[in-house]
Amino acid sequence: MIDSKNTGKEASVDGRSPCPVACCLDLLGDKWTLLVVRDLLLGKTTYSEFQKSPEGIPTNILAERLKRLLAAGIIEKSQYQERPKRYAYHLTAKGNDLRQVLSSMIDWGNKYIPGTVSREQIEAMAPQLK
Amino acid sequence: MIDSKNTGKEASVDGRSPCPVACCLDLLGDKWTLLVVRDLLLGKTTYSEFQKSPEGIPTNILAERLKRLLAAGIIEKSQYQERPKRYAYHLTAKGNDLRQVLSSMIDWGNKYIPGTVSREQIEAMAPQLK
DNA sequence: TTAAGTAACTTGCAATAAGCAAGTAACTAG
DNA sequence: CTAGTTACTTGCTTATTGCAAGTTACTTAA
Repeated sequence: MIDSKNTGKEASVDGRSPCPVACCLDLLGDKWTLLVVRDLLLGKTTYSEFQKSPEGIPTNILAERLKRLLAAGIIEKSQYQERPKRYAYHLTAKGNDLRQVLSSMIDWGNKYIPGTVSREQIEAMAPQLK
Repeated sequence: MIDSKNTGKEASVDGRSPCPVACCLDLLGDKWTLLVVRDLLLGKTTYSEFQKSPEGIPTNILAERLKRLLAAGIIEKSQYQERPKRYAYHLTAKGNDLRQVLSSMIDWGNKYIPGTVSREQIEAMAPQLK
């Protein structure tokens, strides 16, 4: 594992308030971060795979979000190949537990936004989600 | 009910992709929107109550978010008093169903961000959350 | 051996959004 | 008639996004 910058300092309330929702949003409250987590849950692991997602995340935003997720201990980065150097990102246990947040968003989206891809279709494509 | 601007047009996929998560984030993916939903779930109903929350939402942002939530059919606005005119905001069924999203954020926050106020404490303050 | 291609980024800059302070309208209470 | 409250709006500065282009380090095909 590289780039982990583990200083021994745990994440804790340092944001706007001690509310767990506010703290979540300080970390994840934007249009892109949870889409990267979604891609990781779907089994994607590399920078270029994240870039290929249909939403089209800008490359500088992707790089910055990966750094933030790394710093927050939600993902880890590993080199899986020397010459040429290639990197894989994976969710930590902390990141994996965001599954429930994403899951409830899928249910809400399916229920209230017509035309969204259904949980069943998603799970058919990515059985590891279940 | 006022200000509903119900044009008969339903919310549907019009954003970045047909992914329910991406659609959720198009609507709710920022640092403030879900905090307003949280306050509504906690029983707050007026503009000034939202403003008094510890995170300190800027007044122009609050006004804009309320308009967005209204337009999305997540909340509704009603006048509960004539002279002086006073308004109350409430969650619709669509808004109420965001409860599960918030709930999973509470659990994740409690588990991974030390110092956040616990679900038990929150439920003790606001029993209607359960 | 060289030109084109891929992966994983970084840099520069214009456009959009956030954050802050102040102002406004319509009242009420003293 | 002065101060206070509620529910906002307006103006302006600063921060964040989004887009395009550039970079480094390699590989593969001609």
